[in-house]
Amino acid sequence: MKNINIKELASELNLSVSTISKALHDSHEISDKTKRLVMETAARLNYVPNPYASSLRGRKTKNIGVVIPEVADSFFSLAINGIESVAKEKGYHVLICLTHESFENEKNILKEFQGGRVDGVLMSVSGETCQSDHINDLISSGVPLIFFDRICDDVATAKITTDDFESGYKATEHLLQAGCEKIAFLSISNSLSISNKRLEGYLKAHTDYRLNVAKERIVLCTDDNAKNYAAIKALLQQSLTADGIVASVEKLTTPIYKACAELTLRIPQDVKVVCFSNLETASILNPSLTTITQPAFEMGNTAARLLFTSLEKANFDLTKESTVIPSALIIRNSTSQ
Amino acid sequence: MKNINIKELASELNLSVSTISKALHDSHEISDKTKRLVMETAARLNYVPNPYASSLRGRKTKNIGVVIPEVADSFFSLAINGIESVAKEKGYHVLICLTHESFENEKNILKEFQGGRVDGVLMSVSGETCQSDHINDLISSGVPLIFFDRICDDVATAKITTDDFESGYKATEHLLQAGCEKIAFLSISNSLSISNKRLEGYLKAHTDYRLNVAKERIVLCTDDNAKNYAAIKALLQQSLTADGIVASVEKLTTPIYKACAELTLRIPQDVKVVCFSNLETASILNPSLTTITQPAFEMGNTAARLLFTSLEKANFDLTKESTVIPSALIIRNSTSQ
DNA sequence: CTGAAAGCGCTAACAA
DNA sequence: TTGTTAGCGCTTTCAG
Repeated sequence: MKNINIKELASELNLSVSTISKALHDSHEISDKTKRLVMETAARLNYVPNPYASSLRGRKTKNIGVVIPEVADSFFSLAINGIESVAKEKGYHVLICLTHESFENEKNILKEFQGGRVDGVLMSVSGETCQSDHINDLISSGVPLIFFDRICDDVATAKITTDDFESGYKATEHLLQAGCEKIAFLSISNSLSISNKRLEGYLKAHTDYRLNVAKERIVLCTDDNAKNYAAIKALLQQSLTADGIVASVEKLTTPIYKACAELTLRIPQDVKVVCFSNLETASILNPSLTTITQPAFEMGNTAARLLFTSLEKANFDLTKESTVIPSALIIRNSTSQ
Repeated sequence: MKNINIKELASELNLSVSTISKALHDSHEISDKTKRLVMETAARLNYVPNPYASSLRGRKTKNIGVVIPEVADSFFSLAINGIESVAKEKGYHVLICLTHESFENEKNILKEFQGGRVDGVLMSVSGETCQSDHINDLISSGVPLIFFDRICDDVATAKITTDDFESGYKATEHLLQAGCEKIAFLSISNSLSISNKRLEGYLKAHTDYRLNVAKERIVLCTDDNAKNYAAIKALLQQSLTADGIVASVEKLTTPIYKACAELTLRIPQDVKVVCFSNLETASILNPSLTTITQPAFEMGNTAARLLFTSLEKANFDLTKESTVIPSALIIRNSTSQ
């Protein structure tokens, strides 16, 4: 059952190609009878139009690009669900591109997109990204791009974020109120908006509670989990130690728990832990984990919705459409009792 | 910085379009000098070819489709990593399509692919799929398709699986040896190959250990986590109860742990649990979870590699290329001590 | 070594 | 209401 094209369909029906095309698009200039005939025959012969042939004629590829650092992360996989749900509704497909936190990869991906592989892009920048020419280039080449979660401040487009500063503040305040005095902050990037804002919230909470922050307790983690594990162990062993940890990213959960087990530190008695995390298993960890849970699905969904309205309405101004959706602090046993 | 096309690039250099095209493809019939000139100008003017225009001329879209039930699952997100790593190496892009365990969705996606949106497909069938015409149609329309993990037996193509029967056997045997006598099996589909083979392993272990299986302890779970939770609770409460659980799919972990907590059943003293799971957090759960861990990355990677060789070599016979990669039983505290 | 021209599958202006 | 034709951006014969 070879796939048939519009020409073969036309000759099958002794109609012209353009009549077929119009009929398939339910054009008003085709009689109902012909439409029905065309539709039926198309179905019978299993005709499926080539989307890229139509895309050439100025129409759309019906593909959107999603550029993210990784998939094996609850936040991103839930965000993808949010994106996919609206893409499907709009008859679009989702091209997932992974940067693996590399700026180089990110640049290459966006460059490629300039050639017209996708109609629009949703993106969370890599941990290395601190420059935005590649993004501005893509946008000015006519491909709309919207950020979600991890943004670039100096790109003029819509940004769907969560309240990172407030969340960093809330997490830290929660630990302070639970009696911690030596709270560490685990960051994953010096350039990343989310990391910095969460850190600012952490710092502000300390200021408000008239507590000093020791620089040694602000630890930059990497993409390498073994190194992160070592860094966390070092943090918990060094002379200053720490009696509380705010981890700004989900994947640090396992190294933290393992480091504590290894050092026979009890959570929460010796160290209290709160993680930015969307892990479903947070509630069944040992002990259950206090989290800042981001509205991952909703963020992806909102970003995608916005992208489609900008694709549908010409001259829609994305600049004015940024949204902040709040995260929730969910208190569990890693910080209390 | 509007994106430039090959025509504009040609007129910029006072060369013909075909010369440009050949130069860009490093054709031997173009002088080195011209090639260099073209390359440089292309880079300077930020020329990026339109992949779909080339695809029209018989070449490839450089997109592959990945059809899976969901992304928010460690197995699938790790498998995507395995697929993406080879796609990237080959200059390909990955279109992720989610069936959400719906046969209807799956059919629509494959139908759409027949139009030429992708050059090849990697797929794990939905839990509802028990019929394979839609798959055979796609393949016979000329789009190669390879299964990974969840296969359809009656489709003649390569299948990258893990040793589901043996794993089901090993998991059950492990519980039997730990002293369980009333082991429940949580399935997710009656039609799914993996579910059935794991179940067969479970049954065979019982036969070999001369134990009867109570039908009530084989529970069909669904896509609905709330219902699963209720079903598991019912299972643990009913007169026959269960002193061991083999869960054939990762997402049942949380409902199992919660149901036990709710019923104040202790794991592993009252109920021992083993899950098919790639959760990174398995080791830090309360208690840590014994798992059958699948070679997710490797399965995706192998499937993708195979797809590309079939894309590269004409008449490559996928039928002869099925591979079974073994899973590992990782014993932790949910079944011992 | 370079260029002209046809055509991939489709859409859309323009004719009929 | 239907058909003819040009052309989207590119590759690829075939001529020069």
